[in-house]
Amino acid sequence: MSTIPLDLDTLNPRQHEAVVHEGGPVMIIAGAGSGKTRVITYRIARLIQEGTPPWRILAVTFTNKAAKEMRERIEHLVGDQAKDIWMGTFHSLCARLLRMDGMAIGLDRNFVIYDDSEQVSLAKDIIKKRGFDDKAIQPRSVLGEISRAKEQLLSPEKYEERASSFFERTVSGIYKDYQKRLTAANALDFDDLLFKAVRLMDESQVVREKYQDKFLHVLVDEYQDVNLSQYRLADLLSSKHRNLTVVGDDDQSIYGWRGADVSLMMRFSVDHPDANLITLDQNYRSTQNILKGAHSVVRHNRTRNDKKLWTDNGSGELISIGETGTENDEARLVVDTIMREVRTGRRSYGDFAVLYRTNAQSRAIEEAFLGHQVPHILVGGTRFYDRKEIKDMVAYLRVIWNSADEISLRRVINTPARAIGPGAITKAEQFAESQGISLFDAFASPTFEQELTKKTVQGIRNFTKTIEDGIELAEPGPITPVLKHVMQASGYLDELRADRTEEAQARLENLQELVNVTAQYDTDPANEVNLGSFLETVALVSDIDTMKGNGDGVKLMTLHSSKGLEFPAVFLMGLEEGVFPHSRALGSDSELEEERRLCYVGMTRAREALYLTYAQRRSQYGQANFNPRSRFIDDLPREIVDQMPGTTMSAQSFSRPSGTPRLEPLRTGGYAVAEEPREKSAGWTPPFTVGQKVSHRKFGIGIVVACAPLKNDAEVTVAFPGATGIKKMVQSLAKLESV
DNA sequence: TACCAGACTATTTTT
DNA sequence: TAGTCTGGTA
Repeated sequence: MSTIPLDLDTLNPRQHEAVVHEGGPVMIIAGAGSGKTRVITYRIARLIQEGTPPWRILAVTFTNKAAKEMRERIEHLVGDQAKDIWMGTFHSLCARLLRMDGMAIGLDRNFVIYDDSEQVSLAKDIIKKRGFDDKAIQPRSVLGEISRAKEQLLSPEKYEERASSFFERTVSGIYKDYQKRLTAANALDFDDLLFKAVRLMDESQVVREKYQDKFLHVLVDEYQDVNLSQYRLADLLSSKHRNLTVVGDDDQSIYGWRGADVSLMMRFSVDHPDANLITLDQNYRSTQNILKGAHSVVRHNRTRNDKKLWTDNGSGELISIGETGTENDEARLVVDTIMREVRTGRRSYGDFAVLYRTNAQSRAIEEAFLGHQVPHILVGGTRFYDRKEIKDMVAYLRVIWNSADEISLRRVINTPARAIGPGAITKAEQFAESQGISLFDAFASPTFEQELTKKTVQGIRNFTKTIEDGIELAEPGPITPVLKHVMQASGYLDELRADRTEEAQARLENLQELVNVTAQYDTDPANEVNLGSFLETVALVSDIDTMKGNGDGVKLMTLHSSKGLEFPAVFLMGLEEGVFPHSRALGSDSELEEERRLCYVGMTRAREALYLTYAQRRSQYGQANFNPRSRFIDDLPREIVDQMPGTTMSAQSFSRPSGTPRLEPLRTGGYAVAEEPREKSAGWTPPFTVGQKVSHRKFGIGIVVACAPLKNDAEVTVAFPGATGIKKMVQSLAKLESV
């Protein structure tokens, strides 16, 4: 067994302490770039070298990619043993636990995991069946509420007890049906994985003790982003040996919208009064200027433990700021800058990352990259597994694996068209209901066929035969033969081939790519080769997981996806009020604080160079908007910023919320009047400034999110508190008044 | 039943 | 702006 000694001498004293900490609960507050990953890998490697069996160590990471990389690093240190460490995301860990021991709470081990869109179609169906209008009661918001309930470990019954408002009572009913339907389909949604795993530990003493005994050490990374169910699970699993190591940074908590709760970090010390606290505040990644800039943004947060990273690194380059006319100019500025740096040999494409707040922003920048033939890697956007043809094939595989999976069955029963319309499906539903059988069995039943037309019967027979043959083919394990069978026998391939459009061509290529994926999966010794495991892997991949190694291309991704990564040079785009910070956050202090942390995360990704760009004018939802530049830019001390060559910077933005500090002329000055102020070029003056408080006679007091020109008038978007939410209104009619 | 066109509407971040 | 949905028609 190859084991190399750890060079513990190269660690700073705090890191050293964190690595060698013997036992008992520890919380490591690890600032950005403080060598956190190194500490965790060393700690685990050391545990193994000191004799802890790897399979008795559990390490939870935020993404599958992080888990994979960490395992590889540990493998470098301790060799093959690293393969036996339990390592993965909370979700994949829970799937594994439930697959192995879910029977104890009545779970079938063949369960499938429903993703976002499957949840939506299920919720929609329930809302309709309950007689609601799916426009008045929106599936997404209902699902959001159900998700929050599950994160808080509230069962439908418990939720019902607490439900008071009309909305909550409505959700309560839907939540009940939703769970019923999931159970009938032998399916779990993302939140169920956690919810059920906690229930499994709570309810089955045997299982609980099995895992509590097993895990001598439990480590949780990105602890600032755990929700209550994850907190509980980590506690449950570590409660016997009490060797729980949690690592996080409250300044980097950016998943509050997903139920993550930073205050759980505080609770850790309450629940574990004997816990050690180790703070890593030396940054090894960034220049002083970058750290100074990032700190000047995040320090405005009220709910924050004041702390400051320091570094031995030099001050480095100034932070570059670029203002452009439109979002397309902004994209071109980014591309030009990158090309210049590459041409002069200072950097290669792979050194750059371009980060933005929302995926929608990626379009302009991607077009610019394509236009200039700059190699780039887009992370996220429409995921491979979200493409229609891929989802269709995966749905076929799911039905083969688990014929109770009704949502997948509905998806493919008539794809490609085989004369099984809504009429036939309703009949099958009724038949299934009356016979107490599953929808698939209803279709497969000869009795049922009598009521249908010849054509439909033929279609159903073809379909059920395809599935049944698939079940047989799936028996030995490998996925590829099953997939190929389905593509062929379903008529899916034939249909696409007959279609000579470019789109069909692209779909065919994607399907070929899927075959490549399964072929690779089948031959990878790390995998358990059966349909169930494959489907689970597919359900739990994230955008960042699919990012190809360190290929030489500019990485394009959202700020959220960039968490945990670092790059020599980073661009943050769209630094405009309403874009970043996002308009949805403008009305809420806590959400604004999260935006600040997000900015902090983005800025601290950069090692050497940081560029912040914004556009004076941006089309959003097909309309030109004039957003003032982001308050985050104005937070930066002026001695650490510089203006990008070839850009102008208005001395003050188009409209600043009153009282907000302004960026003053830089260095030699002279740029302030270099270009016509944009209100002139637009020929229009907005009635309000973004961020200003206004009152409406019906909705009360709100905050202006955006102003857009309308002939002789203005369209004002205002965020009102509570259920009213965001409203767009015409000024002459709404008669908003500033307050 | 299938397809098309036009209307409509909703715009964050993701395991 | 673009994606989704609905309703009408072939």
